[in-house]
Amino acid sequence: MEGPRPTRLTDADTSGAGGRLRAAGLRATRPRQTVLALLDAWAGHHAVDDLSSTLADLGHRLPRQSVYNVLDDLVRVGLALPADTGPGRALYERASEWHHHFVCLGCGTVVDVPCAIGAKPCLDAAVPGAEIDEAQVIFRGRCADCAARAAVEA
Amino acid sequence: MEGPRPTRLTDADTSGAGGRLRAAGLRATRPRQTVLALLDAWAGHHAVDDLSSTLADLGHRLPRQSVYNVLDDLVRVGLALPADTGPGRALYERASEWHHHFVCLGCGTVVDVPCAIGAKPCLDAAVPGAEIDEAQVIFRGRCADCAARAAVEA
DNA sequence: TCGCTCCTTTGACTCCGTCCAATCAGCCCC
DNA sequence: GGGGCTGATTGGACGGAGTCAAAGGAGCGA
Repeated sequence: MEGPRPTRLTDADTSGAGGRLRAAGLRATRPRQTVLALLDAWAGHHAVDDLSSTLADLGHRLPRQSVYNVLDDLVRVGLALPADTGPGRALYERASEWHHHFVCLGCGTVVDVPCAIGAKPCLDAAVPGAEIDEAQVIFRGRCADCAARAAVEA
Repeated sequence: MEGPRPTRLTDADTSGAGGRLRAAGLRATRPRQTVLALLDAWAGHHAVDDLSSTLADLGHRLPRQSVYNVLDDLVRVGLALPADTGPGRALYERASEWHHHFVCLGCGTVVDVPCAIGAKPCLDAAVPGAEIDEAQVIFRGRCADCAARAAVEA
């Protein structure tokens, strides 16, 4: 699920991102373009520091604070999604169809789980008077690799 | 949902907790007894620092680190539950039937949502080869109060 | 009651996220 | 094509949450 770390971001990547930013009502600044291009090129779920250090390795140095700002904006306009995996560092991924996450308790891997409905809220809750915006499901357990390893050790 | 903060913990409270600790296979130490008694007496979802400061106010001063240790043990043996409400500070609650949580985006209130199944895992995920231990649902939206306030302001 | 073992406590440390203020740049309008 | 406004970026500093390690203390079986 974790895509390969991209080795470069081309001008075409970032300029393409610029159009999507303007279409979403955001100014097409360089930090936003590079972060959005990186999310597009790098499948999976990434922490802020991972994004920041990867951008630095690719020659697009960006302060941590800027990555936070950009991600907040991208999430606000729907171009990125916070990947809810419970307490701990926040993870982000590129926007796609509404889905859930499986977290491996052994190795920490995060895997997308398709949502049967595909739109939120996909479940309903009996909370009188409340407006439910979304229902996020976090599955926990052992991934295939960790389950196999546990079976061998047992 | 947030219960009233208890004003005292009696010896009966803590000694009763002692029996449950031993039954669960844990030594009945004073920190564990007081934390467990507090969770019993204080309904709702509480952060580590809230528990620590409340214990201090009740005359049972306990270092933050000890609260962490105790809660880890209580969760391990099933006497307490981590209340999953997404990134941020971890919340704990006393053990009860398996359920989910509704988080108000306006005021941050956390409300228990009964699970239709009542046991985990209550949902299944299509993750090939993986063993699913639990499926935790986090509902987000606006509670009745915040929804009413938003309607008035609109 | 003794002594082993596990638990508690203390202090420091790391990491994540936020706040603030000054500087910079995108983009609208002329 | 250029000027200026407005919003974005940047850097430093701060606070909170959680973790680590080691020494002292308490529970509980013998």
